[in-house]
Amino acid sequence: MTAAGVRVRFCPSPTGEPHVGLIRTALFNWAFARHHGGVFVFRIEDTDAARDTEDSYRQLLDALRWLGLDWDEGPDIGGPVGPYRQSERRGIYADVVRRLLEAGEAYESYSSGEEIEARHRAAGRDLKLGYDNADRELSDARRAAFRAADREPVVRLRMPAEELAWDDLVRGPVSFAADSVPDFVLTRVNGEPLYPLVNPLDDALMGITHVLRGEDLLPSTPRQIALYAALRRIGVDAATPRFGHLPMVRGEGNKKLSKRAPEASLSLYRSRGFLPEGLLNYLALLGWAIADDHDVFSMQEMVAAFDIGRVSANPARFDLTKAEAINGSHVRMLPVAQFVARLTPYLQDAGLVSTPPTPAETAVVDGAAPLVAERVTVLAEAVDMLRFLFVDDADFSPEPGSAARALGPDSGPVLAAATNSLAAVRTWDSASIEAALKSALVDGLGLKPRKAFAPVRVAVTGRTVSPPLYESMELLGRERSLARLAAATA
RNA sequence: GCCCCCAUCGUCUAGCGGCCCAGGACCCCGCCCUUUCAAGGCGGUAGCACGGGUUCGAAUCCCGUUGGGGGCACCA
Repeated sequence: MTAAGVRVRFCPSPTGEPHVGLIRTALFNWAFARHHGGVFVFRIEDTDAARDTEDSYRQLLDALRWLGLDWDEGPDIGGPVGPYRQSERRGIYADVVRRLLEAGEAYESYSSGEEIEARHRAAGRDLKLGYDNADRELSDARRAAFRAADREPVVRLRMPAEELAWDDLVRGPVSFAADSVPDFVLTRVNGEPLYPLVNPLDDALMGITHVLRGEDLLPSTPRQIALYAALRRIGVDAATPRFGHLPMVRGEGNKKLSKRAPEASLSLYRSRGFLPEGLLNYLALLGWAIADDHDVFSMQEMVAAFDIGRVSANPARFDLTKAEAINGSHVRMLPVAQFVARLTPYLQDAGLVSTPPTPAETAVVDGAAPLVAERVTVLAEAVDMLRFLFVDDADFSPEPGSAARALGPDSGPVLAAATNSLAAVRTWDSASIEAALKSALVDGLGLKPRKAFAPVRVAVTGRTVSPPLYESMELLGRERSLARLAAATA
């Protein structure tokens, strides 16, 4: 394929929340464009006024910006072949439909769904067969009769009686037998254009060279190929793009990850504190591998290596655990200052840190950040881990689960001994705290370290997994550490 | 029902005829490091759906079976 002149697009409809399947598609298109030095077009397919919302549109822009998937032409920045919202392109569609009709490539169809079904029933055919092309050769008289009876037609494309085939970028040769696809609807009775018309038409008008989309759209490809041919015949410059159908992203139970599934929602991952590069890295793994010996990489590396021909054709199951593991690797690759910058908004959302942070808060965050960065997979986890440093002692209480495990009856003597030794510490720093605790608990009580430190950890930090204990207590301060030990002993 | 797609460890994948009695990652299990939880390091368990071909040779090519998935709207 030619490196120059690559134009791909991401064209969601603004309905509902952005979901991970959609993002995976955006990512592959973006990576393909960037790899080839091509153009990434962002188009909004808002032809269904009943379902499209402005809110969803904003979320789409916001999602792509957050992820860093930048586009070269789009609804907000314009471009040479705009507008980029289909709701603003009505005139273009009307004109093309008129020409298709005049050329006989498309025709008016008056059959209602009930009538089509009735014909199938009468002929003993399967009811799910779809449209039977019955209105293809309506006489002028019949048409006039329908008009007279106040019937309005939809417009259908006349499908060619030939096999429709293409060489799929990810699947190789794919073909649909002649006559296996019925004439399909281009515009509604009220004249509104439909997806089967506007999606390929805009791809043609916008000079799209490669269409990378989900496998669920594979059955609509023969219709689009037929439409391209018809467009060319009526004089529209419509080079058929190459198609590549990306494997489905499945959810639990192997079904297509639907927009409605909660685990599909992008906002879920964002609020859990996934890093954009971590989420994107994981999503890239759903159908693509950068190498045979590692799978953590940056977007720069992905762009350099991406090859659509090496995308797998099998459906992939979204695995949250692995997504988190990959994200954790990216968290650990972050310089501390970056980690603090990414984490701070989450601490603010949780109400733990002011906006902007006070000097005291900044000091605590800076001190604690390197400690938690190496033990979390998502930022929300870091927030939970750091919470004990910011909540008032009066509002503090250990997590129930952790308390049950570590603050049982036999923890009393341990906490008491810890309290006594700590009270005597001269300078409150981690080294002194460590020395005091070890001498009191390990040497004094003869406890195994894991036994000895668990109750103290939970009493002070509220959790069994926390930043390193001594440093945590240093950050917390003597008074507050002691207060929590006392509260846990009582 | 019809059309189409897919088929390597539990999951995501590498493999595009000999380098593979199949490599990596997640998960799980050990060990090491740490007189703390994690993280990290090292090691381990686990897979080519089945049946026919083609070939000197098949995870890799072909056919079939089985299984899974997607689509069949005046949604996109």
